[in-house]
Amino acid sequence: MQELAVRAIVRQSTERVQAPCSTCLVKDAGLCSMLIGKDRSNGTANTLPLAQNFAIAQPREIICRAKQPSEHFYVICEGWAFRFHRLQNGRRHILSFLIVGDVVSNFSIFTGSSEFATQALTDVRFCKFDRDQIRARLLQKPEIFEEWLARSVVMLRRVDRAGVALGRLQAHEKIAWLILQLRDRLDANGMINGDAIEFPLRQSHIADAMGLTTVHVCRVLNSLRKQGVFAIEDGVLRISDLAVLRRIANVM
Amino acid sequence: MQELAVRAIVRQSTERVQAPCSTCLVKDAGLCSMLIGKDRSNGTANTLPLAQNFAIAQPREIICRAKQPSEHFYVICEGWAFRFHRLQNGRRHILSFLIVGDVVSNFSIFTGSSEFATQALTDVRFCKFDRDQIRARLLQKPEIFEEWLARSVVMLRRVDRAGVALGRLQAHEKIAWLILQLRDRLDANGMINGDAIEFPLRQSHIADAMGLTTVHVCRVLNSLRKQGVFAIEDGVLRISDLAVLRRIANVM
DNA sequence: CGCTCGTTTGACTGGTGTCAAGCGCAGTGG
DNA sequence: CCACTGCGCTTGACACCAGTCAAACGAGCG
Repeated sequence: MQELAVRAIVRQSTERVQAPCSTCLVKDAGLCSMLIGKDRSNGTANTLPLAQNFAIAQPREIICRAKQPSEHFYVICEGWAFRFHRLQNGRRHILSFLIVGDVVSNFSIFTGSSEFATQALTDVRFCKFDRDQIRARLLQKPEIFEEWLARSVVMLRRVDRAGVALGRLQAHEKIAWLILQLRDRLDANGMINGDAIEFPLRQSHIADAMGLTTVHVCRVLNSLRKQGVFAIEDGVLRISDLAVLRRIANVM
Repeated sequence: MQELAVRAIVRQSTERVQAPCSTCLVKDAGLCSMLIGKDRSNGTANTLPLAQNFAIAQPREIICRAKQPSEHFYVICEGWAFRFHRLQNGRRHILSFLIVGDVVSNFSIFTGSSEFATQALTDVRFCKFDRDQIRARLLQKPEIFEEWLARSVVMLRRVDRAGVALGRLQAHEKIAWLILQLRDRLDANGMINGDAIEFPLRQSHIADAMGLTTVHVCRVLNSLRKQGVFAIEDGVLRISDLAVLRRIANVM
């Protein structure tokens, strides 16, 4: 346990030296570019780049606890995470997955805490901004506010759609829908090159996100693989027939 | 069909004459009080009450279509409505229910349209504000922005929780959860007097909201009634044992 | 080597869905 | 006044999707 903490600190400081954003996949899209001084050229006191503070989380590490006040605002720079809720009977429900460029809790800028916890799925590198600074910047600069708003809308729509999937799809449709949704998000970030897609979800994550059991997820995945739709192996997703995948998922 | 339209117009104009907000249950809470000039006393050009435009929808009438641009922003004054999505195979999923004081699509102020349609469940009286006016007011007055934000947060949390319920609860827990959630929202508006609660949902609405079939909802409702938890009859909900209801729903 | 973790498979169970029929009620039209 | 219709609720018989339980396997790791 202590060993993990030490390693995290070491890697954290390493990353900080390397000016991580320069190689970021989404540095020109979204909030970050607006916050960290892409427009430094015409900078005034109001548009100084915000202070960044990088950190790394190990797999299974809690990045943000439920209902705990925090002065930070997190953006995922690298890796996967997920928001989840643990029920009283021990069951888990995964509310959503977060990938590069995603914000850990959009509204926490204003509420100061988030309703549900966020956990790292892989090694996650993320950027902490100061909550108060961000809020001030958001309210000062309309284009940043718009960007934040657009993200909130996308987020809400995503959660709504997940509700439809949970409520009215069959197991194989649910799984196809989840895979497709994640594929399209990765694609939008330019994170798909060739047919092998890095895909760190375990069957238990798929199960907990779509309201199924791991045993049944296993059966359905095998069936879909045998049908030649897609296959997940060793953390790699290969979609053999995107059209069929879309057809299965697009009952919605 | 024409008859319906005529009746709607008649009632609409009637209501307009009656200065409807004076009797509103939630006039002192939420957005409305800030928008329609409770603070007219110290009013400047910026704080003039916004133009209101009342309308009535019949049961089953679509209040707001999916993905259709609108210059309006709706607040429910009276009655029940719901957001829903119709799948390709004809199935319906109900995303959320709207009651007095609820806003039809919180983000439509900025996006100009909403992803999903909203339909009247009962006779619904609602207030249309002008989208551009509201947006301007929101950005000018921090306390209105805060209020709007608080609603957005509540809304998002509600959708998230619905996801947990859909994903990880059993049928009887789902139904108990829905009933309890609605009860608590009505209660927060002071709309519960005595043990008979007006409750216009049909079994099909419960089914479509919680991902079940009407047949199974019927069975579960009867079982819960026989257990003495609650009963729905003729549009009236009677909760006989609130503690047990909470216990069933609070697996979450 | 033994441990844990994730996957896989089989046998069996059970919670929900499906199908079908009947009931009561309100509206509608002859 | 009476059929006729549509809608929502109820019930029973049955089917099936997905859950449960259990065991085995391989990979990684101390």
